[in-house]
Amino acid sequence: MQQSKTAIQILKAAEALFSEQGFSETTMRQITAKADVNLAAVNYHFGSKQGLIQAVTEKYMHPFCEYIETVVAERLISLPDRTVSINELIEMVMRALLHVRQDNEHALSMFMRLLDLSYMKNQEALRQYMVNQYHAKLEGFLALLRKDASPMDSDEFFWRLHFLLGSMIFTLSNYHTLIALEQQELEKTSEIEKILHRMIPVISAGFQARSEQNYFCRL
Amino acid sequence: MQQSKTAIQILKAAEALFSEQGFSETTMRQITAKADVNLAAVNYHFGSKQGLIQAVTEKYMHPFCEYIETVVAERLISLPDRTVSINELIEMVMRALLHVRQDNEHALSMFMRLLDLSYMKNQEALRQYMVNQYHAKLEGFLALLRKDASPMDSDEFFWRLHFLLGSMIFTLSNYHTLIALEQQELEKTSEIEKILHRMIPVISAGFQARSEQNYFCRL
Amino acid sequence: MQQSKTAIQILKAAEALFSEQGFSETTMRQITAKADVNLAAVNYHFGSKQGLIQAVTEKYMHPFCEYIETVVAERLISLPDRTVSINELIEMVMRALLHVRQDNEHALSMFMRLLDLSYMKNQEALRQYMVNQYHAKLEGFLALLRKDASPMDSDEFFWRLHFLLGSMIFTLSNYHTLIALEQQELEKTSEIEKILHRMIPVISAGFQARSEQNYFCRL
Amino acid sequence: MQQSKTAIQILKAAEALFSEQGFSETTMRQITAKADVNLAAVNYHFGSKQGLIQAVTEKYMHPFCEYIETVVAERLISLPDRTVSINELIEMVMRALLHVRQDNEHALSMFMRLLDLSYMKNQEALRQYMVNQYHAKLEGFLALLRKDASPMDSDEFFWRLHFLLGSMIFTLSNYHTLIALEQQELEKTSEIEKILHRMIPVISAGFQARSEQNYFCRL
DNA sequence: AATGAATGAGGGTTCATTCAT
DNA sequence: AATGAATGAACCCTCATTCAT
Repeated sequence: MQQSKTAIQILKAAEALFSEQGFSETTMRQITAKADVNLAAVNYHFGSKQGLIQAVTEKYMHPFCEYIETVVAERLISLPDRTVSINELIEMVMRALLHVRQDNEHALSMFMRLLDLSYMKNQEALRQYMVNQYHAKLEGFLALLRKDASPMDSDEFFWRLHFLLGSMIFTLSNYHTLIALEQQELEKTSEIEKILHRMIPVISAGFQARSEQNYFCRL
Repeated sequence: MQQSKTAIQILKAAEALFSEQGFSETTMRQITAKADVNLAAVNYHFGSKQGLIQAVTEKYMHPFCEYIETVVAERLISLPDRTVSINELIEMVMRALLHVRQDNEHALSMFMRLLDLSYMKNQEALRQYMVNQYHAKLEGFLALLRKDASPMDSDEFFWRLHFLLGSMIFTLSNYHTLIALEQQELEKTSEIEKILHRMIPVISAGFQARSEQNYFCRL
Repeated sequence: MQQSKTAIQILKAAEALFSEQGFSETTMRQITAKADVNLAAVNYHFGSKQGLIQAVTEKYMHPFCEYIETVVAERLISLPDRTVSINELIEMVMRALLHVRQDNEHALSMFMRLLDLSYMKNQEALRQYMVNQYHAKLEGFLALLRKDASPMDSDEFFWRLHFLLGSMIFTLSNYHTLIALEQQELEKTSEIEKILHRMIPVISAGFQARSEQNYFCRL
Repeated sequence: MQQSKTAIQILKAAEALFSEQGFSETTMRQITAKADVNLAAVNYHFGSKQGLIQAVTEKYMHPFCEYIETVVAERLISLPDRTVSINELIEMVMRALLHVRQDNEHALSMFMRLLDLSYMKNQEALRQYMVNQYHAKLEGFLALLRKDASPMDSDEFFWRLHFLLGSMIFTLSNYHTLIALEQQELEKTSEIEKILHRMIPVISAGFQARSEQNYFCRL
């Protein structure tokens, strides 16, 4: 087997804890206690805490980007003449997220928390690493998105992309808290599929909104 | 004076550091070093690190909520018969943000990072505190928002609210990083006012988007 | 007071342990336990274990070199015409050693262990630091020693210097063990003054020995 | 073959590392990595790290003592009437050192570092082991040395022996550093044979030096 | 004969906090 | 009102060693 049972237990425990508490708030002792393995096992299998974080990064970033790249390529080959709508593109992302999630309920929160971390000011190294590693695979997707958003300036596109990325990152990284709040306030529980689906029209509309002018006299 | 010079220096230093690094990544030593005060001063003036965080919470939450409450009340009195559009409501929020920002460039990032923190699973105490303290002042605003979004189910409203809250929290808490990225990619720098303004149509459109049906057969 | 009581206790405990066990074999926990202070006190007062080692380095190297420099200068002023014999020079060193020892029975062992450490292959940083810091003060002494050893080649001088430095470093850094051995074998105990005195003719004779020729046909 | 290929690789790697870094500074991981064998191999072949150290001890101590014992015996048989000069005795030691060195450039440094270790205060077990194991073989040699040094007191002999042992141990255990220093300062490199030869007159003269009297009034 | 996996003990360091002044 | 000194707890990591195969 490629990964030992212990390594898998560690990953599983780490993902759950990272998902709920974030990375730096999660200690090696918590991870190894939850995984029911020796404290030194993390360093044995992953070299360091940072190595563990990188392992989970790759575990989710790789298939996510791979999925996006593949699906974009397939779409362009099968229907080369038809334009790709924003809705279609966003659906691709949602399907990619479901794809990396597989059967691990903490996968998406942790994945999103990782993206969140990468935008921290003092995490330039992580940011650069992710750009180097994965930017190429996402280029095709971004180009299509940019094309659909053509009437927009580059800076408008930049900010809208991050507004909507923020929606995803915030709601999915805090998924468990929000589910609990929803339960408490509305006595209702949404499955993650439903949440992702709800995001589609909101993000799509946000992207296509007509930008306002003359903001200086407004605010 | 109500607050000693030392306390003010601490607050200023803490806000900058919290804004850039987050709360738990910021140490008392960093804060007191930057503020050029004694290490024990934070505990002396604020009781604990948590006390300091609570102090900055109140410093920004209070005027923010006060502003929203006031402006909503004024609007309802002056034009009681006219409905309040979503755009108008969102603009209120943006003006409230500019109002709490005042002259402190780190204020908004830190404020948003605080909201972010309050959605962490293990921060129920903070969450509860904020609800108890400020929910009443925001009730009027939320009622207006809910009214405009009337054709929506309660759960749809809940999630959209958080999608769009996520946009705000993510982009504003990582404001400095995003500015740097924009500078690097586009050789352009947006002032915070412009960013807030850009958010208005995106959030507004997101709120008003027509929700899709039959999602199960789509994803 | 310049150094707090705790810092002094730490230094005293550290010197004893370093003297008996060497530096890397001595743990912070041993030091703080012996000094009866908190584990974190070393880092508070000296920054790190390395900082503590540097502190003891300076505590002994500084007065030692200062002493040598002063005594050499005085000697040259008071009797400028008389040559300085090797015996006299070596006696200066021995007196300098007694001077740094003062009332601390571990001082000399530790001092010598430090010199020993500085010749380790992977301690180039320490070596360079000591050269930069103290070479100037010892230059005068070395010049006099070199002058007396004039019929020698530079490389012969280099090696003899280290042969005799080795005598000092080995016997003084292992002082306590050797005393114990002497006691055990001969039922006799030498005070450190006597040992230093014994070294004088041996080192002196070693320095002045007539070097052999034609070693290739001998060994 | 008596020793497996793996065991030989381990010994070779360990000797190099022990020679350069000392024993406790050298880790099992460093050894097994350099030897390109499994981490557990050391414990498998030598029982423990201490067992490995004991193995290299015996590898060098045994032939060294054997050599000395043999050569002393041969000398006494072939020329029973002629006294053995100190110079001759010291040359024996040097030839014994060259004999154990064979073709391994790290052998002598490591051997000397071992002797150094055995004088550490907390290494009484090692010290006792070496005395038990090898004292008998060196008795003859020491007796001859003692006879030549007859006008000396026993304690004087004890200390001079260690002064000169210190010369050897220090210069040979730090052989690589000293070679580098010589190269750097004098642009010259001495082979080990030359260094050993240089030691002969120095040690010899040290042993035969006339001891000084009345030291109390001098220092 | 040999090894990948795993472990318990202990390493130095850093944290927020408290105490005595 | 303020601070230098000191602390207990916890941090990540590395060590030599052992176990199951």
